[in-house]
Amino acid sequence: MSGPMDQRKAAILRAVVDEYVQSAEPVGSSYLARVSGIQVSSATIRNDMNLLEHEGYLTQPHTSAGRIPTDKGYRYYVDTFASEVDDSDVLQFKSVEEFFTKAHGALAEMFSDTSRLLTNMTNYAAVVTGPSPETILIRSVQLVSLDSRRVLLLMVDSKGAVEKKVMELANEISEADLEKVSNMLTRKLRGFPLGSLCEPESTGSPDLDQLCTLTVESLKEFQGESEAVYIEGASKVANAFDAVDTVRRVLATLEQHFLVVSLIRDVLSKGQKVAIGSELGIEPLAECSVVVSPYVVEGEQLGSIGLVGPTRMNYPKVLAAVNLVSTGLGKRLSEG
Amino acid sequence: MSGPMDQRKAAILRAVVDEYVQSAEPVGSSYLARVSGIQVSSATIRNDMNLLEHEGYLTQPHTSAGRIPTDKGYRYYVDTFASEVDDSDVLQFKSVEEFFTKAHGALAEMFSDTSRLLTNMTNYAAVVTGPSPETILIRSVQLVSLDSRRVLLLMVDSKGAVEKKVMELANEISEADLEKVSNMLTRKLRGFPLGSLCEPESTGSPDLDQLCTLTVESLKEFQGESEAVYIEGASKVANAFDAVDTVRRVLATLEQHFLVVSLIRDVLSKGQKVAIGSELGIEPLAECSVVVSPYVVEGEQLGSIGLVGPTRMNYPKVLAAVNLVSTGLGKRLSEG
DNA sequence: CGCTGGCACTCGATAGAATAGAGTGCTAAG
DNA sequence: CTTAGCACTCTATTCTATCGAGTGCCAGCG
Repeated sequence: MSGPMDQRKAAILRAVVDEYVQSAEPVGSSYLARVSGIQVSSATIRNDMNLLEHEGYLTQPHTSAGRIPTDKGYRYYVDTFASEVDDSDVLQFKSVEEFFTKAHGALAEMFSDTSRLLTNMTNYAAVVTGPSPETILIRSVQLVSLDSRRVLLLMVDSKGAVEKKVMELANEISEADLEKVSNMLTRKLRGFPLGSLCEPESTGSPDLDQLCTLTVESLKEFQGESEAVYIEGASKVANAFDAVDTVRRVLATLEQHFLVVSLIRDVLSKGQKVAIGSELGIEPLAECSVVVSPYVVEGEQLGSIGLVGPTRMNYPKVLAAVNLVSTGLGKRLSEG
Repeated sequence: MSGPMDQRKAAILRAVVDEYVQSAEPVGSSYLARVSGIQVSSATIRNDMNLLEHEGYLTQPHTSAGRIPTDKGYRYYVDTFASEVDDSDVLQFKSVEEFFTKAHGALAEMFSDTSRLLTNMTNYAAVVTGPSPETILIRSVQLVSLDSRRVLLLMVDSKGAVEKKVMELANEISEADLEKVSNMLTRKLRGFPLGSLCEPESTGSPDLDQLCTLTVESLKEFQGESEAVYIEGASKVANAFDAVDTVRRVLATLEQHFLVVSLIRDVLSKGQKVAIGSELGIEPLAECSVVVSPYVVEGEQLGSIGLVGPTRMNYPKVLAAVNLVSTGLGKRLSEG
């Protein structure tokens, strides 16, 4: 299938992608000969385009139309050209820095604001995933009495985020005992990740033991909840496609957060930053691409940010944006 | 403009709405004469339709097409007929009850699950707003030391919800002082709504005073954050319209949460449950209707639920669903 | 051997004309 | 007040013709 990719063919492929991304119209050979700066005749370009089509990089919507890139074509483009700098974003760099120096507030806000930043920068739908449960360490555990039978469990994690849950007790427990258990659990569990909590040893009192068990159970439940996803700019999907049906399918898929999360995880686990169309392996997203990047806090990959747009996407710009924002977010979170 | 609305004209208007809601096609007089059960000839229906058009209840997309309802037509329909029971939803009643007996977890989850329930029942986008700030009372205030200069503010409200915020301090403050301030503020502020917090009197120590002021400031900030909105089923908008442009406009508007919140508030403040098209006063939502209902907890209107769909909406069904879910949610929250 | 101009061919997109038929408004009669 | 009848309007559909962008291929040229 894949024949040799000489320099001119690569340049043509590149030009087709650039042009098609911008115009959404199939690109013809004579247009390229005029505009792209490739110094050969349209006939020569035609020949190469023909080869590129047979090699699977380009396709024709119908005979006697121009060419549009295939997923494979986009893939080659991304792998080959996207690393080259897109200096049109130098301007944005300032505003991103500014955003992160001004940003404050709870983690949740931070993430949703970041998501909004991304979607505004790129005009695609943005996804930010919170820290994955394995990386969250317990900092403190507190039990607050609400009324005789109900206790509020508060957990502060290593990032300063707070999780809470109301627990119903079988027996009444005194404030003093609550405090005792709070202190005990904080001492025992501080520094442990939510993922691997073991049962604390017995305290001697069955009532207190029961409370401890219940608390640890509840703490474990925080694991799921903390896997938060912040999706902003879903409406941008409606800009990207003109088939209302495609829009519906994509939006419905984005609403299934777990799908989006595992999608992003899959991409990252392959060491990729970009997944294109069919590579996503999700039928309703066949016309979409995803660009992701993890953010790193104190050397650890805490979570990730990403963009979902049409395969016909401005990859250099989007990659630049994602990289910029992920390092910004990482830095900002490292500061505390 | 509005001439007398005799019974037959009302029946015709009703039939037009019912038919158009279902088919999305303009409704003609002969079709109604055949199907609607109105026992007059098509010519008579035609005459009445003509009147209805001149009175502003119906309109024609073009001469020699059937009629479709105007916003005013929908309004009359809703005011006149929507109170009649829609027993097609008796079935759903069971599943709603079931939902609320099974539902548990934090408030936030409760709300977003409720939103999802609504969107699934109706196939329109659902909105659930959390308790409005005026109804939230402070139950307790706690300050937790994170490190020398940073303090975590935790507030538990009367519904057991917790808000948190990290505060940066100008000066170091001892754990003992933190505790003192925590206790003092809890004592002073317990039972007050977030909306109306006054400055506590001086403690004597400037450092502590500063901390108090900062804390009260931060508490006030919770007001905005607690006005949470849970919108689910945005993708359903893409089912409702076939102009991708309309979809885009509507989605973009839904993403501006504050707009949606104030929209719902406006509708409720007029004592309405339904707002139709132009009544919304929001240009991009000109083709949308909103159906809302407050939910009542212990005699108080805490927040509201609503649906956003096309004006061409199944009002009886949607009203039934909204009423059902809002009472269900109210009951569920009253239980604790 | 690779590039190019030339050319026949394909096929979607656009425009125009003709037709069908759904639906109307009006009128005159019951 | 209702209705049958009818002329009229206007969209949607179909068909045809035409246009032209773009292709593939070939023969010639450096």
